[in-house]
Amino acid sequence: MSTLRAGYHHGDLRAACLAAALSLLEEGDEGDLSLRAVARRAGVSPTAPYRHYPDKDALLAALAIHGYRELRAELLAADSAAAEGDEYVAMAQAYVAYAVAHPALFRLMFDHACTRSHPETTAASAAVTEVLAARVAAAVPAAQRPAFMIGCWALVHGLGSLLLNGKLTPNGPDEVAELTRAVVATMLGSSALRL
Amino acid sequence: MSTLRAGYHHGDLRAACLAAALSLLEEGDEGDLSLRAVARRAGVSPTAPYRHYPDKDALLAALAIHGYRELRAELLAADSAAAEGDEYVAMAQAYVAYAVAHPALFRLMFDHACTRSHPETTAASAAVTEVLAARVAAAVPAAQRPAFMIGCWALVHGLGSLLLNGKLTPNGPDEVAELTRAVVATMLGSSALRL
DNA sequence: CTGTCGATGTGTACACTGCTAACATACGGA
DNA sequence: TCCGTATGTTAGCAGTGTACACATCGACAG
Repeated sequence: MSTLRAGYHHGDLRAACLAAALSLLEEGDEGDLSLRAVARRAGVSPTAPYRHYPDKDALLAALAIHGYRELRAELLAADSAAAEGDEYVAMAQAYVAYAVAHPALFRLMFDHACTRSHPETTAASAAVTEVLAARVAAAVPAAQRPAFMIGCWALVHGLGSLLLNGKLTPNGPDEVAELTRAVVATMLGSSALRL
Repeated sequence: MSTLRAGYHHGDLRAACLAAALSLLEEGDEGDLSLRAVARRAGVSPTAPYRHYPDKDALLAALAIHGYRELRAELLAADSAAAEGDEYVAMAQAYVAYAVAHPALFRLMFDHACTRSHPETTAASAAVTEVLAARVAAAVPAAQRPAFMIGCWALVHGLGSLLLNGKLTPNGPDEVAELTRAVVATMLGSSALRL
């Protein structure tokens, strides 16, 4: 959706770089993304991306923002599609599934220095947590909300991280979903939640 | 404890590399550890470490193993020093405190590819989780043990990760400990646990 | 004591990376 | 039509991981 013209000018190299970087990430080339590889994939000289991103971290930050938005959308979808009383498990499964489905991007979103203290990235990240917070606010007494909300986030995030790093090794997405359900159900057994 | 002789041979370059790498990590030079920097710090030529480690990942794996052992020791210490009934919170605080105190090493231990599918590293990592598992086994009905154990691990690990990545921003170690206590207490409010 | 050999450290070299600076081209408005 | 600016290219630097050939040391055989 970008290379309409084949001339000297690319058309929309900014977006093309993002797309190229994303496809490289999805191929999971284990080891970090190279700016030059992105340029190659976009069919452009090694330094062309610098016209659109001040440095590599800026490109990575843009990728992370894309990821945050995608994750947020999946959380919202899972929440609204869930059966009554099943929203927590559904959102947890969506969160963990996203991590497992996009390991490199997920790591980038949460582990890379470029996503810290970068206003736009922070905002996109905050938008994700607001989805969680809204769900929590609907069912938890106000006094326990902050701790409960952080706890839920930490729980699913930790689950995602451990899965990504091979500390837990279920077979396939179905087992991931079942594991997530079991863990969330156990941890939220009663605690502050009134289901 | 290594450079006893100043001659051509170093004495114990293997250990010196580890020490140099650790000190570089603790200085938190944001951005990844360079093998050449390790060699420089050890006062040795850029390729000398290759006599003791087949490649960079091997050095990193050795560092990770060191970290796993240290973390395990701190968990055990926290567990045995804790007041009756306070073991969960104490161990959680120790886990999170370790992450916050050694951010670069913690990330290396859990986020780097070199720690996946590497037998010795896996073993050291498993030794950490066994400490958690033992504590869980002491207070949770057998049926819920696996899910509960994974849930506790995910909770503290997620908390550590989120803190390291700037998603939560408490001020100083005391607030970290208090945050951890509040979150763990809330999430373990009752659930499967009989305290 | 001497010679030899393996272990350990050095030097050089290559392909790759992020990034800068100087240059080339093409698009869009005057 | 022409020119300025946005966009892309090329050359080149410093730094990286790593392979290879070489140098040096320590220990042991005779």
